[in-house]
Amino acid sequence: MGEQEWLPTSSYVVLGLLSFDAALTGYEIRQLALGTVRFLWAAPAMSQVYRELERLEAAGLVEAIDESEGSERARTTYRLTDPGLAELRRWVEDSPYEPPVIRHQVALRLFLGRIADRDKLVSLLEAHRDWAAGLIAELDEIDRNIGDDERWANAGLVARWGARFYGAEDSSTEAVVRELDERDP
Amino acid sequence: MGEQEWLPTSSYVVLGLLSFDAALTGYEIRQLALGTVRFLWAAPAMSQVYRELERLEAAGLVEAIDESEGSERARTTYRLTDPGLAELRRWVEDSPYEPPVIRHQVALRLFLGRIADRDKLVSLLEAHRDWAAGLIAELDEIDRNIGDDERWANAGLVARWGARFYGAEDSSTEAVVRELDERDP
DNA sequence: TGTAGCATGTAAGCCGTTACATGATTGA
DNA sequence: TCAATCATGTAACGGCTTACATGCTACA
Repeated sequence: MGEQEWLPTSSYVVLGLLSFDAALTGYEIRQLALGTVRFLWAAPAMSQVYRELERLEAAGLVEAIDESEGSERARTTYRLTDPGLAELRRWVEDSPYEPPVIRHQVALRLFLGRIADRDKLVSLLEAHRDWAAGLIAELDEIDRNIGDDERWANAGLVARWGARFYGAEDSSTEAVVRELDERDP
Repeated sequence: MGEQEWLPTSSYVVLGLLSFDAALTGYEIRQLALGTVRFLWAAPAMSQVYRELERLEAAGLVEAIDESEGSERARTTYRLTDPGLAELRRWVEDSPYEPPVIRHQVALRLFLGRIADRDKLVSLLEAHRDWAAGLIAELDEIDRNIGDDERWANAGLVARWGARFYGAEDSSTEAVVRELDERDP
């Protein structure tokens, strides 16, 4: 058993977004990422998307189609090739489990908060709750918009997962505020 | 109002860990990070810790003390200076709110899972539940070990926050498995 | 005697970001 | 006509990781 080689995850993000549509420009991939993958991974920067597309094309995993008809503006769409789809499936099915990575600035500041003013911590936590509430609203709307579209069934699954995830974030934050209140009212 | 300048967050991780003890070596800082900050941020690599310490020392935020007595093995401890403590407090209290960043490989694979074998997805989700259960056990033990130590009071707060956070992760994952089962039993 | 842990670094490299730069198209 | 959006890139840099390298110390 030789060692399996895997591309960086960002490559699979791009590959994966292309699996939802026949052909997309780099710009459209980015837009799609902002509406979906953003909630569970990072939406790659524009320049990153173009770099991934270059790499994927060189590897034969995507195919570029020049759609700049005549002398109009440049427009290139990309579509998954058969090897590209196979590689995507291989990653989804067989890549080794990686636990989620979180960078939780609020929790970190709270952890170090012994040296800080209590009220400042509380308003930080409140800002965080507002943010979580906003995200949950977005996710609920996404879930509603998906409806019964088969192609996006798993996106609905993930949207509901996300709503639960950020809902827990909200109630945990509230619980922390309560604990702080009890400690020094 | 000029623009505030902030160090990268990893600097505050190191600074913050030093706020818990009088003086620590780079190695000890890393050990402490693995036992605490790991759950809410990344534990920086050893080499990263040393680089931060260099930078912080150059900025006068920490002070190095050579403890290699005689010709023994090299050992340098670091302690927070007064400006270092002030800068840490400034960050905890006044740095702009940053939402948490998650890189959730499992959710991403699920999102793209339309093209994948259902059973492979389910065993991925089960691996994830095992991982979450393990983390929760660790956090509970940390919380018990802290007890009433004033200095670690906020660490307890964060340990309980983490247990709730990863508990939600566990039940959300379970809910997704149930949804998958209902979809195609 | 040997191995695990303590302790400190250097080098190389990828990933991903921000900033910069350019220009077409569409609609108000 | 002007602004927002579409569309594509380049350059530079910072951050962080892995791999490499070294050697002491304590303990079994």
